[in-house]
Amino acid sequence: MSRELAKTYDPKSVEDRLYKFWVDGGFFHAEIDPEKEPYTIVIPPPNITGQLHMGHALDNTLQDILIRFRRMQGRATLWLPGTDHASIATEAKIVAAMAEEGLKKEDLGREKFLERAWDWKRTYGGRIVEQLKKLGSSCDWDRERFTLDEGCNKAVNEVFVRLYEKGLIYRGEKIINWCPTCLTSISEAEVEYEDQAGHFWHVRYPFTDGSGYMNIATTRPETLLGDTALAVNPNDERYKDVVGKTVTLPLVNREIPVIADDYVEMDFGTGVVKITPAHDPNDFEVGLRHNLPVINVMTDDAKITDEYPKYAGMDRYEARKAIVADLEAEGALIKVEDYSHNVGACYRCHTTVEPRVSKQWFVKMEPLAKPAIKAVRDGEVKFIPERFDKIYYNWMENIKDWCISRQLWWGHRIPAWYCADCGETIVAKEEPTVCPKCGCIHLDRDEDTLDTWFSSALWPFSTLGWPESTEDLKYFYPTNTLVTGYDIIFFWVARMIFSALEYTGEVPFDTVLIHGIVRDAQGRKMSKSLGNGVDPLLEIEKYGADALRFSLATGNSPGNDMRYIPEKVESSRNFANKLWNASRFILMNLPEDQKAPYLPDELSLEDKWVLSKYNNLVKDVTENLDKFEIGVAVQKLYDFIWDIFCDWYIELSKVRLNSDDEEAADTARAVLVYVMTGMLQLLHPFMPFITEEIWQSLPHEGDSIMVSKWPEYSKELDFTADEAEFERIVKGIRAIRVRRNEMNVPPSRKAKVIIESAYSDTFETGAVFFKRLAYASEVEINVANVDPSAVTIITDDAKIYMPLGDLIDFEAERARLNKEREAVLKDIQFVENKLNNPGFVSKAPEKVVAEQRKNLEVYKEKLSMVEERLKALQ
RNA sequence: GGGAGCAUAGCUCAGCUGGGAGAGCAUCUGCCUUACAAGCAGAGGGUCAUAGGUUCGAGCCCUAUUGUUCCCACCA
Repeated sequence: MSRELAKTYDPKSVEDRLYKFWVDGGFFHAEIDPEKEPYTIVIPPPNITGQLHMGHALDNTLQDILIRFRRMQGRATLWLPGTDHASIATEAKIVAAMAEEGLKKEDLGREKFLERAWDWKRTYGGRIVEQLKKLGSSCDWDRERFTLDEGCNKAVNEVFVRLYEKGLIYRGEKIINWCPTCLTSISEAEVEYEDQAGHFWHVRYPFTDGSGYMNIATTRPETLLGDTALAVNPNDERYKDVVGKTVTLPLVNREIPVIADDYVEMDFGTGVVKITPAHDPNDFEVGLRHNLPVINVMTDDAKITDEYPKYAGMDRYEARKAIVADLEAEGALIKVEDYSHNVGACYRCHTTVEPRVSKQWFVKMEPLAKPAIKAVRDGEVKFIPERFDKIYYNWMENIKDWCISRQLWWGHRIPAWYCADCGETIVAKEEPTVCPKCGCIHLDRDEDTLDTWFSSALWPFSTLGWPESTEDLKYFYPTNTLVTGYDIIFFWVARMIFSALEYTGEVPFDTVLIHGIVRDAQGRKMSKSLGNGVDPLLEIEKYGADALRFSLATGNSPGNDMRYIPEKVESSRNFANKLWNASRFILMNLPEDQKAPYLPDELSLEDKWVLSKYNNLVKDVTENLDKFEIGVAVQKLYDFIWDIFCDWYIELSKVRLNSDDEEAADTARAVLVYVMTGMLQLLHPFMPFITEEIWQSLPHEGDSIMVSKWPEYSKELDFTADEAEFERIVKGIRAIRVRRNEMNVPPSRKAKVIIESAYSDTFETGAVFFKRLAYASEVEINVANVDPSAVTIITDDAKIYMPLGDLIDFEAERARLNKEREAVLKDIQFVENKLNNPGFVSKAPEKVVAEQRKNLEVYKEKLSMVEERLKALQ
């Protein structure tokens, strides 16, 4: 590869090429290797209907960081990708497309419809996968799966049959949440409750015997058609005598009883509730307790049935208006109040759900939830951050049976058959040919499919081959880390945990890394309706995938939402460019035959300084990543690379690179390459493309940085003392810069620098750096008879003079020194207060006390220098 | 009704198991110093929401309050 690099980093010319290089090289592919420890992540499969949004970008960036980190550490790393068939969303898309052609599902029939759906999947299902690749995701594409593929279907059937045989799956007539738009049942978890402004209609129901009225208040007058009772609280004195009487339902003229049930709150509304078992979950329960008839008054799409000719065909809201009007006309409407209440909506289409009684399949949850709770309590599965434990417990402990059947065609069809003759239900993995009970051959398969989440719940093991005991399953399962947003803990994470425990006997993963959602710059949720979504692909186009990834990782802390701020991506882009230019500098100075990175024998003080800091960086970043502190790791990398390496070390290295001492220059080059290479490796998980591109240009061993060995903290690089020593020089240079800036001395105006210090050797070594980085014309150390008109700079360990005769203002100089004296005195006071506090000295750790003693010494030394100088200026 | 998160520089956010408050952006000053103006060298700017408490010591731990966001819950 050429050593000539362009002046600014151009992601577009790099990313696709490198991604192909990685795929072709097989670097993403996971191999079973008994010598290695596996590390597995299964992707939260994005919907095939989806387009990559910022949530995906964040989720997958985090996963890729972890995967690349572990891969470089030498683990046998598998990131298993795939997509979700998303039954409701996909079916809705196809139905909508058909509607444009004037077609309905029924026109096509099941088979043709599914053909169309698969066609659609083949056309658009790969879109999001391609988008994941743009982000740099290092998934093992050889193992890509789909929640509706054959293997997943096998797993689904296996599970269904097993649970059925155990009595944990049953079919029953219960009240469920029905979406009148999607035309299917949905589970509790799929209902989103929101406050809606509505009304409280007060209606009177006359006693059948003509002895007066019962006044009720309702938010849903249209369900009156299906009322089968009125209920009061058994302890309500007001209504003691009416229990057992009957009332006549207005408009319908049906006679219904007044019953007593604890469910009714005495002090709410009128204390009388109309009971509509067919259209309210609570009323349904009451109905069961009192053997009330269940009268369904609505069709699939929430229109009034033909049973009520006057309202037949009206939708819920039209019917509501008509019924209210009729009640009013009849004189049964007492009053109308404004009232805001919680209404459930379908999480997919946001239509208000209609509770409905129907025959559905359910999973009995309690026996499954128990071990799942225990697994988290026992720490077998850990949530990061921990606080999500509570949310998980709360949900699991109050969980209701899971309605799993959907009145859709796109999905895993329920493996149940019904005998046309004897009515026997047969649940089997393979299609039965005869009824085991009566032997007839008329078997009809259940028309319904399963909740998408039923197959997602099996994802961590179905994708590895379960129920077969495959090599992959044995090696890569249980997986390690699951990375996902807190918004799908209930839908997915919880269900994976209980499913895995039930079917594989093991937890599906040991750690769940939870992240927040990506909001817009104003902190609003990104949404289609608001139109405030930021398209990650456009951002990649504009700034590069690395910049996007880096800014998503920056400042990200587990479980917390983050805002997407364009300036942040820009600064990440700038950071990438900074790194790029640092590499240009190194390459520019490298001879053609430079060896692969190595550590030279003879190191200079500044080499040890940078190596020591680098060594600590390696330790920190590794530890941070081990603890999933990704945002912290990113910050440390940024600081080291920009500040320590670029702004300091590269500048320091120029002294030797520009000198005649070839040996010294070689050492500098070697250290530059060594640290640069290590930095690139540490940064690689965050910015895979640019690090690979630079790494390939630098002398290197191996085929790709992504399979190079992750740097490790090394005793050999522990130069703590040398680091501290060189820090004196850094401090001196900084102090001079500050002073010159204060005095507005332009860089072109060089000045002699005289240093007075106990560390004369150090400053002797540092002289060249003062010349280069502190605009010194020459440097003298510990000389006598300093020109009293020189500007003085006092650091913790040195007194520095700069003869800038014509620029100095003695008055100002004295004032400044006095200010400095005040400051040091304050410091001394502060430390002395501490050290004079017996509580501090006796109770604080020795290390802390010693540190303060040391500080006191340094301050006192500084004070004496300041005072000495003040005296000289008198 | 129950529970959780957040409140730190003008803005967006870090701050790991308590030891003299940090970054990026923005602002101001000076620099085209041959890796980089997407840059370099500096500066200013914070009663860490409020009030108590624990501690030798609190941004960090405890209690209460205020504001804000979210989750859960059948109040018709």
